[in-house]
Amino acid sequence: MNTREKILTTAAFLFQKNGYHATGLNEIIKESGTPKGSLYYYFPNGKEELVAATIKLMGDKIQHQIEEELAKNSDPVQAFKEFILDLARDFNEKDHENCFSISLLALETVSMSESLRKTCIEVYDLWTDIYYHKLVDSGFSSEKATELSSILQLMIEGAITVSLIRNDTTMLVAAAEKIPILLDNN
Amino acid sequence: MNTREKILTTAAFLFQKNGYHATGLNEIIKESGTPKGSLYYYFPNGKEELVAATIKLMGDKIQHQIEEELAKNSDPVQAFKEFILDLARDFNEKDHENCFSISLLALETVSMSESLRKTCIEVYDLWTDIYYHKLVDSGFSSEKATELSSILQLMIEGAITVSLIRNDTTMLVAAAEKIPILLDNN
DNA sequence: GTCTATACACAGATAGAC
DNA sequence: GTCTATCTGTGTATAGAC
Repeated sequence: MNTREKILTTAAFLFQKNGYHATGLNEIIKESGTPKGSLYYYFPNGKEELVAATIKLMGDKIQHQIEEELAKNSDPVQAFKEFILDLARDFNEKDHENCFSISLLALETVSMSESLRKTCIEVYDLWTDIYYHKLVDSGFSSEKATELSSILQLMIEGAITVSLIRNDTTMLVAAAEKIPILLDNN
Repeated sequence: MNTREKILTTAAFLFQKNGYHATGLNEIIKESGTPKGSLYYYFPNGKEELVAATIKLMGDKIQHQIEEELAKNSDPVQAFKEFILDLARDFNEKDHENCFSISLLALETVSMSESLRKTCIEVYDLWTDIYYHKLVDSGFSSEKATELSSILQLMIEGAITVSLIRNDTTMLVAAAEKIPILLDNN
């Protein structure tokens, strides 16, 4: 793992866990064992450039995990249900390292930087598109799939957030149980 | 409005909008027009004590607004639907001053302070309880009401978050449209 | 490309006059 | 109770040796 990657993965972990403003550059360089000079060599525009890169990194990583998970079941109801239950299983890992959420970063950027906000929206769109295509491939109309993929995004987002705050996966499981009635009534 | 109230309402606005770490005490005293000495006179334990007080304040304020909104319709489906559509209407006000969300603060506190996290959970429980009682009063079983009130909480939370990030109320409206199938299938 | 020392600004907190 | 001056720590960012 090269220096750039070390900085990026450490930053991703800390930003996702503690948020943008609570994470210091000094903390990132200490934790990753890289000198400050390297950070500014690879990210000349400092903290904002670094966080933008981490948001994209997390977005891509999570995108691939979603694709993998959804591909396991051809039935969309089963696929989404299993996907969310899998999020619940991952949740218990230490420090929620695999947590599928950039909510904290996204909410922080809303009132901070228009360009970072757009970066977050692009990531969300990436994920929602996967849901959309899974639904279309399963026979849903384009219109229905558009609506439902957004609702799925919103429910998953909400369930992860509530789980993080309560430190309890009950709501992820409860959300998974609601998938059938959400997708069947169409 | 006395000095304490001025500090508290200004802090509540800034904390909710920008988050805990992005809001400086200097910004709060400047915006509220109160001297720093007063802030530490009323909140001797500084920033953490102040944010705890604002979380409770926002929790109570929002609690009363939820109660009012839900009381307008006796039919629970209609009540919750109108409630969420009302959130969408309020959303467009400047700086989202009436936004029914402490998500940003709650997510920030998760990795920061156990006692603040608990304060946030108490606020969420306050809101979920209102949903619960509305459902029970409408004839839902205690068991169903427990499950559904949490799902409602999660959906409202998710819809507001997505709306904030996208700066667009589409998802609040979409969530409101899903209320009938969420509550009817029981 | 790598590394350290340092600059500069601002944060939260405090002391003490009034 | 109110107000301001100030302390101390930390944050981001930079300069410049190697």
